[in-house]
Amino acid sequence: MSNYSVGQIEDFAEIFKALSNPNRLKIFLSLTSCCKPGTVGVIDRDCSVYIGELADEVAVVKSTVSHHIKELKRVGLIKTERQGQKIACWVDPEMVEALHRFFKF
Amino acid sequence: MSNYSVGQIEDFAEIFKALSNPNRLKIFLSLTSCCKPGTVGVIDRDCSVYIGELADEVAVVKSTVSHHIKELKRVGLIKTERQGQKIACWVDPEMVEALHRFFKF
DNA sequence: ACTATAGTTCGACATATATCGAAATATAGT
DNA sequence: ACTATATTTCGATATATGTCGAACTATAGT
Repeated sequence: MSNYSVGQIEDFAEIFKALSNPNRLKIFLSLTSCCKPGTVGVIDRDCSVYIGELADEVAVVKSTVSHHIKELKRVGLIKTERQGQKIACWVDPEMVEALHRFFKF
Repeated sequence: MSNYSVGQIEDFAEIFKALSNPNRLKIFLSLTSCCKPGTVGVIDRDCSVYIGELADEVAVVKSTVSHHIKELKRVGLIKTERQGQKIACWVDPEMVEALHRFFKF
């Protein structure tokens, strides 16, 4: 059927679910937009955005952004780290690479 | 924020929603698995699967597969064509290409 | 200790989804 | 016309989701 196991297919389905909400997708793109080409594979925590900024950009309440961030994190698309009062968020380049390969035929 | 318009982001979100159900993703992969590398860009209707076969592969009832096919078609991921009693389904290689580019950073 | 700022958790609500089985429609062969 | 096969539509049901606002927690600065 394909070279992915049932478990892997379910994992990818979860990832696509995380990207299936327009606001969550905007958040994801907002985070990827600060990862320039060539930085794939390099964990670059300087290249990160705070939750409050995301709420402004996407125009939803902070509690909703928090919920979305949790979901993106749960499926492994992003990483977070507390920096003082704020939480820095950035995408995991390896996940993006995996998705890139997923659609390579 | 990113080089995609709000409309485009919403379209991609719809596509990811279509792929967010494990059974629908299995159907999609089942259809892509018969598109060998090099056939991208070529509309190859010989390379297609019927709905009854998909129901067997994915192990859900045919009415459910029909519903999933409709959804995959609605977002443009697949194409269908009646061939006698049966409906042939195949993926649109351009959509796969677009998704491949989406995750290119 | 107090205050301001940032983020999280909770409860509530409305809306969407996946699935099934039964009934309906379409096509092909006799 | 009848029958068998393939697919679609419909109705029902259970479950999941996105969003908000209010209350709560965490951190930093004074």
